[in-house]
This record gives sequence, C-alpha cells and structure tokens, in this order.
Amino acid sequence: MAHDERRLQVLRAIVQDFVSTNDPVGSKALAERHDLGVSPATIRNDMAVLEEQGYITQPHTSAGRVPTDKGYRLFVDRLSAVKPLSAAERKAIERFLDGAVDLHDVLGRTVRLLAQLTSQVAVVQYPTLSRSAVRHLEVVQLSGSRLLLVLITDTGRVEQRIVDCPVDVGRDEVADLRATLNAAFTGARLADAGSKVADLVDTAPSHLRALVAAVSAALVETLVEPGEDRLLVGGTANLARVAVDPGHLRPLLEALEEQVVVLRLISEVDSGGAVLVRIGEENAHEALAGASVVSVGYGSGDRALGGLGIVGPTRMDYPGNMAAVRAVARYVGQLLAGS
Amino acid sequence: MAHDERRLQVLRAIVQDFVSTNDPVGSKALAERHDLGVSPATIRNDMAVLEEQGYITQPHTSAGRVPTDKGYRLFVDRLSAVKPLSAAERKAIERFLDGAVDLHDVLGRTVRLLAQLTSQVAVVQYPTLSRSAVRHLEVVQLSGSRLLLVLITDTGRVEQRIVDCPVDVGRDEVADLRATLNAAFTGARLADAGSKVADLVDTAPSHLRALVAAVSAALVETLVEPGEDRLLVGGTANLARVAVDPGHLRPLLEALEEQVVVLRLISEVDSGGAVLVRIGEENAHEALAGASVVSVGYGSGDRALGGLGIVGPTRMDYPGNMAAVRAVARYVGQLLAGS
DNA sequence: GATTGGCACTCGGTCCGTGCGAGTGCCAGG
DNA sequence: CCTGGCACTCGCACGGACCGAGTGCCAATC
Repeated sequence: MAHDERRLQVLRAIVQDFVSTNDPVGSKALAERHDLGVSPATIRNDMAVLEEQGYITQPHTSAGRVPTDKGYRLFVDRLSAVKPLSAAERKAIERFLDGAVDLHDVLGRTVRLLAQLTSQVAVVQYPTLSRSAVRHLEVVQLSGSRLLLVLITDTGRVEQRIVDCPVDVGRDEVADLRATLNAAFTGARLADAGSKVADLVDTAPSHLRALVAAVSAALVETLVEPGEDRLLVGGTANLARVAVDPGHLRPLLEALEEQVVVLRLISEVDSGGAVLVRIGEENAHEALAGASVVSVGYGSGDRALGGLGIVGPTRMDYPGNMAAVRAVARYVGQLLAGS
Repeated sequence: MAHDERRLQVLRAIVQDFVSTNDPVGSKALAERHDLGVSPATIRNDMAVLEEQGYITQPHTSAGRVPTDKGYRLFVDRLSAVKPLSAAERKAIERFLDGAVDLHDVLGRTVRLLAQLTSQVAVVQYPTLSRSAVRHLEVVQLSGSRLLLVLITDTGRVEQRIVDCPVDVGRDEVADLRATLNAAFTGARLADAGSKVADLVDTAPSHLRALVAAVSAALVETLVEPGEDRLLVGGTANLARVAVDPGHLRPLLEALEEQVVVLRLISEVDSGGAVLVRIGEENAHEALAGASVVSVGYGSGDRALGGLGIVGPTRMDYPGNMAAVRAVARYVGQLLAGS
C-alpha cells in the first residue's frame, strides 16, 4: 500500500535527521527538510503508527521522536542504500595502509584508519591462529633447559613461547628438534596441528622423544589458548566526542579493555563476507546496550582470517560506517594475501 | 622557625584532605580533622600566606582552598613519606605477575596490575631495543626474494621485519646468511650493532655480500626506528571515574593514543632508579596540563630497559602511587632479568 | 477514505529571585 | 603570636513563572 511505503519514508527521514542533528525530530521539521509531499499533520499520524509498532519513541511528552533499536534495525535492513566511498576516501585508505612493514604495522594502521574514517572506536582482531598455516618454526636455546619457541605463520604473525624442559638439552638436539618440527608442521594449518602432535612423538627418534613431547605440548597449548593480545583498539577518544555523561562512558571503556567481550562480537563474522550490524540490546551485553557494532571478516579469498569493525553509539551513520568497514576489510585482506 | 614548620603541616593536611575528599578544604574542617594544635583562625592566617606564596588557591571567594601544581610539588618533594605497600599488595603483585609465559604476557599483566593498584591509567614501555642484546637472529624465506628477519633479544622481545632482496636467494644462502648474522651479532648490544654492520659487509664472503648488505640495512633500520608499538596502555576506564566533563577527557585520551607524547614522558627516567613525578603544567603538553605522571625505569641491575608509570589527575594519592609504581617496576625488572 | 488546518494541551528547559551556609578577612583582646 | 568574634561574600540549591516545541484530536475538505 502507498501508506506503508510512505511510513517507511518517514522512518528513514527520522533516522537520517536524528543521526545528523542529535535532536528528537518533530513532524514540522520533517515536512520542511524532506520532500514527502504531505503536511505535518499527516506525518503526525504516520508517526503515531510507527510509535505504536515500536520503531520510534518520544523521550518526553512534548519532544520529537527518536528511533528505537527496532527502528534502526529496519533502517539498516531495508531503508539504507549502500553509500559508496568517495574517491578521496579510497585514496586515503591506500595511502594509509601502503608502506606498512609488517603485520603489527598493518593492523596498527588499519585500526587508526578505521577510527579516523568513521569517527568511532575501531577494533581489529589479529589473524586467528587456527586458520593460518605454519610458515616456520624456530627454536632458540635460552639456557640449558629453557627453550624459546617461535612460530611464524603465513599471515605474518609471530608467536613466541618459553618452554621449560625437564632436562638439559644439547646443541645438536636443538638443531634436530628444529628440523623435526619444521618437517612435520611447515605448511600445516594450525587447526590440524593438534592431531599431528601425537604422530610426531611416536615417530621421533628415541633420543628426542622426551624433548619433542615437551615442546609439542607447549606448541599445542599456544595454539589452543585464545591468546590475550588478539585485539587492537583505537580511537577511544571518539567516545568522549559524543558522550555527555562519563558515568555512561565508563562501562564502555571497560568492555573495550575487557577484550574478550568485544572479541566475541567481532569474531562472529558472516562467512559470506557480509557486513554484520548489531544494534543496542542485540549485543546482549549490558555495557553495550547503548552501542552498535559494525563488523566484517577480512581475509584472502574464501578464508576469513579475522574480524574488524567499529563500536559506536546506536545513533550512528550506518550506511557510511558499513561502507568504510567493508572497504577497509577488503583492502586489508588483499594486503595480507600479498605478503 | 616554628611558623614555617606549621605552615608546611597545614599544606600537607590540605593536600591529604583534598585528595581524599575532592572538596576544597576550609580552615574549620582542617582544625577538626588534624591535630594541629591551633585554632581555625590561625590556620586561616597560614593559608593566606600559603596562597600568597602560590601553593594553594581558592576556586571561588567563599570556597575552601585547593593545592596548586606548586603546592603538590612541595608536597611530593618534602612532605610525603614513602608509604610502604601492604603485605596484601605485595602478595597481589606476585600473584599477578607470576605465571606469565612471555614478554607480551608480562607487560600486559603489568599494565593491568598497575592500573588496578593505583586506579589510574597505566602505561608500560616495551624494553628499549638499543639497550638490549641480541640473543638470536632468524632468517626465514617467504618467497624467492622476500625474507623475514626475526630478531630475538635477551629481554625476550621479538621483532620482525620483511626484507625485499634485489635478487632471488638460494636455500643455502639463507643458511649461510643466518650463520653469518648470528656469528656477528649474537651477544652484541643493539646500540653497537650499527657500527658492526660496516665491518660485516666487508668481511662477508663475496657471494653473500649483496645479500648481507640488504639485510643488514633492514636490520639497522629496525633498530633505529623508534617503533610504533612500544607502549602499552591500560585502565583508561579509570579516567571516566573521576572526570566530570567529557570535553576535558578527550584530549587526554587522544594524548594516550598518540603514543609519542606519553612515550617521551615515560622514557625520560632517572638513571638512579628514582621515581619521577611530573605535575600538571610541568608536563609541557596541553592535554596533560591537568594531569600528573608518575614514572620510573625498570630493568635488571644497572641497565634500564624501559619505563613504566601512571597518568592521572593532579589530584592523586602521590605517596601511594609512587610506592606502587616503584614496587611493580622492581618486580618486573627481576622477572625480566630471570628469563 | 485519506489529508489537512486549527486548536487546546502537555511538559521540558530556561531564567530569575531568594535563602542558606560555608568560608573568609579583619580586628581587638589575651 | 594566637584566638574568638563578627560582618561580608558568594556559590549553590530550591522554587515559581514563562516560553515554545510538539503532540493528539477533530471537523472540514478534496
């Protein structure tokens, strides 16, 4: 029906106006700023219906309307066109990310770029270990019985781990161990590494068996362990830009430091490569009740290496942010594939 | 003179009360809460003098007094006794830091510990490369002409760097290169590495010379480059605890992300191992005008590896925070020395 | 039947005047 | 040099009045 159609236009207009002005929007202002072709009175009727359906609400009796989570959801799902990035923005992405010298650098630049592009808090997950493959394993002897195990993945990630061996290790044994490990693991997906360990211990030369067992155990532990530094956060200063009440700001900052929470949100990426938007209460975490998360997986080809995205108030520019997140993820994916 | 002595007592009392209550403190309250042995009227006279000398100020005509930067400075320099940590706190430090598996982990725990102990923002600098020594250099071939150079220091830090060589490299050459580099650099202070590079290129076997030159150049670059990820920040949520005005909070958050600024403050550590306190304007950075920085170097023995400390409002518990910073630095120093 | 103009009503935000209380500075006396 | 007393200053919290934006409803209109 024409009615429903126009009501959706009204909702879209409300979201757009509210996002840009941060003021509850009234029927008169709507009629003025958008060519809806009807009078304020008609809009009022539509707004009453929209409120009844739970898409908008009014903070005070004599104030305009504000979108609810449900309203934003509808907007994102059906009312927002994908906003292509400007040429300048594309250029900025390239300029910003090119010239990175290693993985750390790439991700650091990414998080800063994303924060700047969206004026929100940006988060980037390190490439998940289990989806990467082993490029090289290095064993360094620190002292008689202490070894440093360094794992280098094909995504450029470097993981280190100290191993205490039960007995002192000879110099030759270290070399043997290095050769053995590399022969066994190089090229293997880390997810498959666990199952290889058992074989390896059995087939190892007897004089190395105890050593291989100890090191392999540590290796598996490193891979399985979720890893604490898997998240990079940037642009927190953008939080203070909008927020009025620091009491409201604190739990958000805490959640961002409590990386686990955000990690869970960011890493649940759609395998199809679509941008995921979680709005307000959908985040199912108290501190994020007033926040939205826009995230997407990045990777090369069909492999998702990790997720990245932004966190901001529910009142955000969804089309613009979704476009920025997607563009950055695509570029980072290419970059990592080429290294 | 007895006068001066008592005036200092008054200043100390003002600082203590203001820090704990966050209210400007008046003469009457002072007389009640501290055994100064004199009446409020006398205290008023002292306060008038202290204000004249610039140690305290009153925000409004009819309000109590508040310490100035200069007042805090005097308090820190002459009026504060070192507050020893409680047994429980010492225990907490141990419990928190033990069980760390690698450098990342140690520093991550440190920053969280410090933030929790002081309820301020904590910052920890990664061990400075130039003061570390080379434990091992590893060269991994990524593709025909791309090498990954991995540097492991005796402080457990791992640096990685991708090197593009002018020509394709053979497998044997990589092994030779690895051996050559390790022979030359293992055990050397990184600060001295630069001067060794020239020698190395000259003495290298001719077939390796070009390769050694390229890799060495990258190595030196890695060492000289200040490195962007050398700072760990934690506990920013504590900022929102105190601050009332998010507009005042934003520049601080920005400064913390702009790692360079804080890095400069933290890395200027006293070689004698004393705790350094910078109060308000002393920081010579606009965003930190209302903040104090308490920092100290950590390291093993006489070698300072880096700095750590806290950033908080000028109105902070200096004795407690100084004690916490020092204790944590000492413990971290031990931990890194033992690894 | 949908749309529109008119109109009474609600209610949050702002402005302003008042009273209160904390804190001070000064002064005269011990 | 210290002390008690006293007049004075202001910031702040409270409360009432005003104002205007915005709504919901209704009768008239296309």
